[in-house]
Amino acid sequence: MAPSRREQTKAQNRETILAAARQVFAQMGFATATVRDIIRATPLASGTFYNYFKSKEEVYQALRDEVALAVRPRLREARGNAHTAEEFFAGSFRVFFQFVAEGGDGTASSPERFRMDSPEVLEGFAELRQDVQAAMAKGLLPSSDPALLSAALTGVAFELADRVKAGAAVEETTGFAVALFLGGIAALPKI
Amino acid sequence: MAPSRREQTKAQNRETILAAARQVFAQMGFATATVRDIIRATPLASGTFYNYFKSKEEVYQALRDEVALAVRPRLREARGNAHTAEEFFAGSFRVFFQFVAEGGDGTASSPERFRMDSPEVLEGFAELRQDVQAAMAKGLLPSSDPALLSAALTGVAFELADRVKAGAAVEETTGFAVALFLGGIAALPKI
Amino acid sequence: MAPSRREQTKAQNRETILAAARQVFAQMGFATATVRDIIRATPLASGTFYNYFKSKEEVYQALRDEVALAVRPRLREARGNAHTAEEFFAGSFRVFFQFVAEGGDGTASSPERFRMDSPEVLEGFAELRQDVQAAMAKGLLPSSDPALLSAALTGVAFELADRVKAGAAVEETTGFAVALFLGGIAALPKI
Amino acid sequence: MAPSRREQTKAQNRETILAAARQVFAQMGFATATVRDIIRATPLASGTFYNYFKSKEEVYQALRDEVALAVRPRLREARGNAHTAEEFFAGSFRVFFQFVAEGGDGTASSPERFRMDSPEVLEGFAELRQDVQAAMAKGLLPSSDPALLSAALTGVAFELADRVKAGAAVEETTGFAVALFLGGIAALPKI
DNA sequence: TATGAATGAGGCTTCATTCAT
DNA sequence: AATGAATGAAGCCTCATTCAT
Repeated sequence: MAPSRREQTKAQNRETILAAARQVFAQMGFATATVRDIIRATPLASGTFYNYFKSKEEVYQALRDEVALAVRPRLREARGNAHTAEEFFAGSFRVFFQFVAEGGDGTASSPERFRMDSPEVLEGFAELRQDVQAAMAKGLLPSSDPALLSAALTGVAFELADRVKAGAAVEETTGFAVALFLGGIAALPKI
Repeated sequence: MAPSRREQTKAQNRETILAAARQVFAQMGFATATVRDIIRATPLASGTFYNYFKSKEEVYQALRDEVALAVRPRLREARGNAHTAEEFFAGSFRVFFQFVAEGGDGTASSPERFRMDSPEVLEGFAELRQDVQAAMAKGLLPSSDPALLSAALTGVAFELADRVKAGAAVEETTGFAVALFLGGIAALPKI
Repeated sequence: MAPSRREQTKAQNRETILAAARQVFAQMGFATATVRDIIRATPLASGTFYNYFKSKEEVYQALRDEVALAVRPRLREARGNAHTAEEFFAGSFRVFFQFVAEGGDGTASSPERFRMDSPEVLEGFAELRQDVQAAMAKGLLPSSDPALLSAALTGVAFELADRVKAGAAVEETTGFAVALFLGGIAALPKI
Repeated sequence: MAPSRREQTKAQNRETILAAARQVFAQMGFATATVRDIIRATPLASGTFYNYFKSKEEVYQALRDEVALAVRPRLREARGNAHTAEEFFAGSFRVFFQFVAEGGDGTASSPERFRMDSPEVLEGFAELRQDVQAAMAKGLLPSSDPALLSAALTGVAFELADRVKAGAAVEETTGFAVALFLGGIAALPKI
């Protein structure tokens, strides 16, 4: 049975609000943005917002869930399928850069990065670190401090992602990051 | 708590406010912190705040200026004095990690990173890129994309700085970062 | 909870809403209660409320009408049938206390008294005063200020009704009130 | 030292708000009245309200405190000084009726009675009952159910107070109430 | 008629900023 | 300058009521 007209409108409104929120958060940052800002970016009435979300936090959470759901599985898969160090790095960076190139993170022109302390993002970091450790255990990567290596990977990923958002080509940026880490890990202090 | 009002000269009030703001912003983040919070951490009255700063934004700006003024010259100097690639990287990372280890960035336990879009910080990035380009020109570093390399350096620096704030040793973290980049640049695509 | 929607006829919806309103007003008081609270205590939808009542005020009014309709005739009858002062007082108080003991006023555990300014309640007061005057004219009660006497009767009735709600026995409370007024009227200033 | 101009204004503002609240509560009742209503009855800005009171409840509390402080001690004194039943009743009713005649209860034309459940009012009831019990113990009043007698006194007092507000003379109303209770207590069931 | 989402006025409160002292 | 109360715009949210289905 097809969804009724009412249900469609309802689903559309949710999307309308999420889209507005994505835009507003990207432009003003989460802390600065207000629920009113989100509503104003919408043809809806103020009360309608609260039919869908209890608070600004809740929309934000929904957005983060969306992003996390969209990208984390793809990253895990790319790393899980890697048989060489090169595949390990290339898979991760390529997926991530493609994702932001498509605007999937919704932060197109944002002065803000993701909040690093949301459960979803933290979980993504933990996954990265686990995968790094597993790769070291398998001999895919030389043994070194996995916490520092994941941090470095993260830092480079986010920072180069900005270059990608600014127009850098995904493949070249990926190539750069992969080369940097392939060369780098050989030289890292062993443990 | 700031020293008693009695012993304050006018000039000291500015410092009192800045110190309070530094602490308050570090604890609550810029958007959440209120001018009242800052004043409350001060023996001064609310009106007095506006004798020294036009707005909350302005104190924040002043703090960022302070930080930038404190660290940027030291970074430039470290890089300027480098005669080898290792010195170039080591100098930069060590200075930066020491700075955050000392709490110089005022964000000790903050949920917030620096805003990356402030003129001072952007200027710091531009300096890094210039220095990278100069180092490439001098043959200190192999020629590759200086924008990407500076971005990668920045990303690693900020991300490892979090580890340092979390207690990682400055020297070891520096060693890790230096090894990573020394190894990495050799492998980077030439241009 | 009201009976399932299926078994409702249109005419029953009105009763369903009134019953829910009675309960909700008794629990939360008129001002605190919301239409949503009333609807929630019902299997109906919010819009349906407005098919039966124009506003929250209107349900309240309907409830007061109901109460007035339920108790006022019984009070009039009790007083009309009185052949002695004792019957006059006893009839009135007993009926009233029985009524509240049965929860007929719908304010079982309410922090609120009736609003004394509703037309129905005011009309009830007027009736009392007429009956008092008639009783004085008939020689059933000694002549004194009928306005003050009705006010005193009203005050005692409402206040002792609270004791009844709190568990006092109807007969004993009635006995107390009757004795008080029987003794009292003999001593009242004549007019 | 005389209060500074600033302090005077401050004290005046508090009074302004209290006066407005008194008026607004009297006109609309506590539950219906909003903080905005109070502010609108004032030349002050909305924020100013919150410099003086944390909430509507708090102003209301302040008003009740005022009333309770004004009348309860006078009532206790009147009853405490009584050497006869007549003095006991006369003192109480006269003080109370004078108080409302002067508008001291701030409810001039209110559709609302005092909230009977505020700590101050409840305490006032408890005092009445204690005094009634003490008077019975001293033989000033015949022994009967003190709870019912205090309730009856309360009911008559409030109800006749309405007549006083409506213009009835204090002395005559007092006379009426005193006669009613003097006559009544003689007839009450003994315990 | 019943439904329940949409509406938007309006409630409460905070806070950056001004201004009289 | 320093003070701190006053200001009022603006934030968040609730709720009576309407209206498309």
